[in-house]
Amino acid sequence: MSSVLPWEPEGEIAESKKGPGLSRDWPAARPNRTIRAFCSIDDGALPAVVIPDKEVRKPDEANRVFQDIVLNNISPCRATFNTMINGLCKNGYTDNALMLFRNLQRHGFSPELITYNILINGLCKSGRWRAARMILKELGESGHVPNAITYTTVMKCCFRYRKFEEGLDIFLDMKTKGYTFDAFAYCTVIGALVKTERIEEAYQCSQQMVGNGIELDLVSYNTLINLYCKDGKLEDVFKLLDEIEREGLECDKYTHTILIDGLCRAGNIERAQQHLSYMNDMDFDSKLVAFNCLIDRLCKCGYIDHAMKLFESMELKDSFTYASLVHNLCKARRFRQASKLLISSLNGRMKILKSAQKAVINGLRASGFTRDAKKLQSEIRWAKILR
DNA sequence: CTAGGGTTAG
Repeated sequence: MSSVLPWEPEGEIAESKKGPGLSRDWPAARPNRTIRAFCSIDDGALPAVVIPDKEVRKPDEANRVFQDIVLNNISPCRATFNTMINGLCKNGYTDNALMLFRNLQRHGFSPELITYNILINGLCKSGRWRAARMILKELGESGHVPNAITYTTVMKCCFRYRKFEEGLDIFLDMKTKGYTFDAFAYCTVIGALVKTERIEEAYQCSQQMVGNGIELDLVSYNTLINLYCKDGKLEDVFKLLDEIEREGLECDKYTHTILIDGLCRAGNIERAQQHLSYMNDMDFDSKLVAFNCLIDRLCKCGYIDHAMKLFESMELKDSFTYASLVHNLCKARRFRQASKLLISSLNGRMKILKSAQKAVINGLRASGFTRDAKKLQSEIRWAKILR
């Protein structure tokens, strides 16, 4: 098997990137203009994609503190840089994270493996596949040896961008090179196998995980429960739930959602609904995915009106909610209703799948609603401009 | 709390 990793040692490590004096850690003395320029970046220069959260996510404030550190000529340790880069990534400021990374490099900061891992993960999660690849390549040229975290991160990136075979190759590569597997790596792979409906392989993988004596945490249990659910083995699911209880672990929103989806898929909508109301003491945000599962399943079982009622009762909706309904309304040839929903989702600034847009427009046209089709198209165009 | 894993639409 040929190697799939772009960081494989290929001859010598590139010399071109190592200028004189660049091996020392930054900052040596006083930060120069470039660093100041970055640090004096004002709020207007930051992208307006702050992810709201109940946690204390305040990247602007972090940036101010960081400015203070640099401008007052306090030498921050490397962990501070990594923390900053990580914080920027986690809050949607990937571009700024990359800029900071470059600026620091320019000042002789030689990134650690952890810095690369942070950036690759951040870039990947924000949809910057090419940039992620670039950093990965640089990691390969840096002489650092990637660790299990790097591998898991890159695998996850591959799966995220539907490069399943590439991801699985990395998994095999990890084995060949003798990396120790932990629950992170196994769960990443099992999750991808389940998603691609390779249930047999997913079972093999989970047997390996259990056989290797890895202690299962809640995420591992959730992964396994999801596997059994997708395979329709609900009795095994309940066994696992008992086991979770015996271990003294507590189910979280993932567990409940996976279970609700499983019940739905098994055709037990009533029980799914019961379980959803059992989640009543959780906030709506935690129940959203479960609601979406139920809506989709209701539609697929032919209860579209019931699904619409549920939809109207929801205090929070996302693009999944809309996509499910729009697609299923199209399948039922209720194109005008689908169109109405699509427009309201555009007004709510939802991202709508191209496939859903097409389905509605084509459906309207095919059933003679040419004007409605045109109107919808112009709405979509406007939404794109206004976004 | 310096890095990686688990849920839904097509």
